[in-house]
Amino acid sequence: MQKEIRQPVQQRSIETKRKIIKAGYTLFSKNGFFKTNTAQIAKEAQVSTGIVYGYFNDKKDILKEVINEYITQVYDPVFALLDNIGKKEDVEKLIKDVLILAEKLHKNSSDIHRELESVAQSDEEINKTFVSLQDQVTLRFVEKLKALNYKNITNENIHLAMNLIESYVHEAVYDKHLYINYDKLKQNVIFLIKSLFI
Amino acid sequence: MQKEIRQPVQQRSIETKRKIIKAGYTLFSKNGFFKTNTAQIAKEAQVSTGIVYGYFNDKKDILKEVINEYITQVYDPVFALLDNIGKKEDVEKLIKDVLILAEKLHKNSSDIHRELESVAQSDEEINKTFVSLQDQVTLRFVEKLKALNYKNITNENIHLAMNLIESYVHEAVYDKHLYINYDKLKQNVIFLIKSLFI
Amino acid sequence: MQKEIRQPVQQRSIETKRKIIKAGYTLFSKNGFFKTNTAQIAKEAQVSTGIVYGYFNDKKDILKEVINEYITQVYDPVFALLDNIGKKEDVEKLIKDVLILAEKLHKNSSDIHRELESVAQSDEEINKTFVSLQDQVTLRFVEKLKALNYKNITNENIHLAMNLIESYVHEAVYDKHLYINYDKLKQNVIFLIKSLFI
Amino acid sequence: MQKEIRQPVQQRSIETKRKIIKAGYTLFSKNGFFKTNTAQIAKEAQVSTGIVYGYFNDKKDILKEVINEYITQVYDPVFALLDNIGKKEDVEKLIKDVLILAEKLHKNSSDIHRELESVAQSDEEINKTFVSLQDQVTLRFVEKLKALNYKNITNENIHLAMNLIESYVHEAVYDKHLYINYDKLKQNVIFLIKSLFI
DNA sequence: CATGAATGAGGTTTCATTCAT
DNA sequence: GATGAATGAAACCTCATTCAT
Repeated sequence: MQKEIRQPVQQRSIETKRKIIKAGYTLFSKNGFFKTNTAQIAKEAQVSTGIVYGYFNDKKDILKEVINEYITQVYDPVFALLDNIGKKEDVEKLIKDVLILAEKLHKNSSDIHRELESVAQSDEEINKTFVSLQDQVTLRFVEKLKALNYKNITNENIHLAMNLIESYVHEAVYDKHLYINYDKLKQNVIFLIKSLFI
Repeated sequence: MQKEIRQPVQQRSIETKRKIIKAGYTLFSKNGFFKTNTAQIAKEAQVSTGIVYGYFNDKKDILKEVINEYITQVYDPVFALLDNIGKKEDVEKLIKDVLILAEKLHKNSSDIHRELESVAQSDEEINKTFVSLQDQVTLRFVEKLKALNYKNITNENIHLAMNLIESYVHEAVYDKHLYINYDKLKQNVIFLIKSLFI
Repeated sequence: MQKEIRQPVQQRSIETKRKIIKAGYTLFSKNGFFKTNTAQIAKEAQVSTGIVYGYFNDKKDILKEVINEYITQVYDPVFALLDNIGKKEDVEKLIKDVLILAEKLHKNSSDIHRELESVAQSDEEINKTFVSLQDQVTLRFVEKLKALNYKNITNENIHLAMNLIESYVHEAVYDKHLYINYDKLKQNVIFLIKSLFI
Repeated sequence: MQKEIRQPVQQRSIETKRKIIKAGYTLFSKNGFFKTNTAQIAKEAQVSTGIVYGYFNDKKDILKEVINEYITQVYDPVFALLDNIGKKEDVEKLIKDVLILAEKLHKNSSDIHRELESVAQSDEEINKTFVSLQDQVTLRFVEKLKALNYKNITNENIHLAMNLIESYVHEAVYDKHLYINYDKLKQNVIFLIKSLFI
């Protein structure tokens, strides 16, 4: 007998559910999925432990919603940017726009990305969600840019361009390597991406 | 009172310790650190649960040794390659050599890399180990290639080149994205890296 | 990250905690601290093993509360008696009152006293609690009896008087030595204590 | 099938056994029986863990021998003193002799006494050994002093006298209570014991 | 709906004892 | 005899989930 999961319709219910997701988001980011327990989530969300199971089937279910939240925050703006590429513009301009957006998104979503990727490794379902999202972004970029008659638009090139952007953004946000000059890195990334498409 | 950790003296003992590390390596790779328990490790290593704690303080301690193992398997060959770059050779030849090695290493170490990176996120100590290793590789490449008078050798360029290689190898090994042609990807990576250094 | 210890708010909760302490009291008394495990405590308290750790950090923490319980049962009546010594009364009467109380307390608290003393030996913290309590009793007796103008009230005399009472009570309760006549012993103890204060 | 326990006949064997007993004595005194494990005993004795079971059936067996050791060190001198009370001497002289001996013995055997008493509580067999020893001392004192025509020699009086001596010695050795003046305490103990026998 | 107390399976860890060398 | 590695039962403890209120 499948347990009845509340589909929140009242305003208060919706907010409770959101508080839990937010708490999950925060704690999974900070401490990781496996090092976070439901009691901590409930406390962070300022609700009782019991009610968590009124809104979610299990802990993994919270994770899924956190992922949705993440997707909303990260991928939606990407797709929005994609949709707004109205006409063929200067390649460099486009690259810079993407870089600015990517950097902004990374700063906000900070640690959650890697944590989610990490959980994905041991969870086929979550892994598929992520791969599929990346696929979509790549392929939609390909489609869009081809439609706008950019040159050399291949799956492989777009894939590499995105990885390069990821390389820069990652460094810019985590600041792991002291010997990297981020402006230089950025210039080089732009240079390389331009090399791909010119 | 710190518990006594066996310093293996007998041959049998050394082998047991290796068996445990190997089992940890296998299971952490396959199922992830948090989904692996010590009983499973003991079983995989075909030893009793008790003896695991004769050689390791706790599960995380096994992880540390698994990391050492990983480092030996992955970074030692990289440093060896570095040392063997005898005189300035053709850039393309060098890139290809590195790609071949990287691909080979990735195939062997399969999933462990991502799992380790993932654990690293929630563990400062392990994270530092990894960042430090990456630093070493980057900086030693810089040093060596500068000494051999290659052009445009900067920290940023080497960092990007390594990320590009990682991009390719990752796809080649995990084969996540069906729409990627790996030969094409490889050619493009080589092209980009050459662009950096010519 | 210190684990959250339940601060009982519901009535049921308070009772559960009391049941666990009571179970600890019973089992520590009967079998000793080290021969009692948490599963036994949970079973005796008719609760699950898990909930024990909802109220206590660990087994030693239960012991501490058992000690508090013991103190309440044993020392509170002693302090009450002390407070009720209204005016200078006959020495012999006072001694007999104390003896009666001590005997009653010992019968109730049965084996726990020695077990607690025994654990105290290998645990500095618990040891300090006990020594401090004994100190308080001794010094408050000294203070009170001096105020009432009893003769020869010194720390040493009160200390010895208490030990003599302990000697008698201990025999009376444990009945270890078959060749001891408890009435005679009692008379001799009263005689000795009187010798001290006359 | 009862395991064969080595009856050491060679000198080296005897010494090994003694080393283990000594190690047990030391560690049981310091940390208690339950907080001492066999590995620690072996290490302290500078022998292998395996050989311990060549000389002892189990851990409790070591404890028994430690008790024997304790008895040898503590009770033998007491019985020797008893045997040496040649003719009726001054009561005060005798009390002082006993006090000096008791104090000396307590200083040497320090913590082991209480630890053994503590273990005795949860172990019937060991408890019996101890009670029996105390009985012997008490009754042999009674017998001897009666034979020498001391006055008022009853089981109860000797029992109390011994407890008083214990009271003093305990304080003198452990120095728990800062407000006790040990010389005064000693004088009072002597006074009380004399009161018993005059 | 909400609370937080309770459950119990399952994880981590210890250690008396045995065994291969 | 001696070593120290190995065993495995049993202890301690955690936490996702359920339940009484």
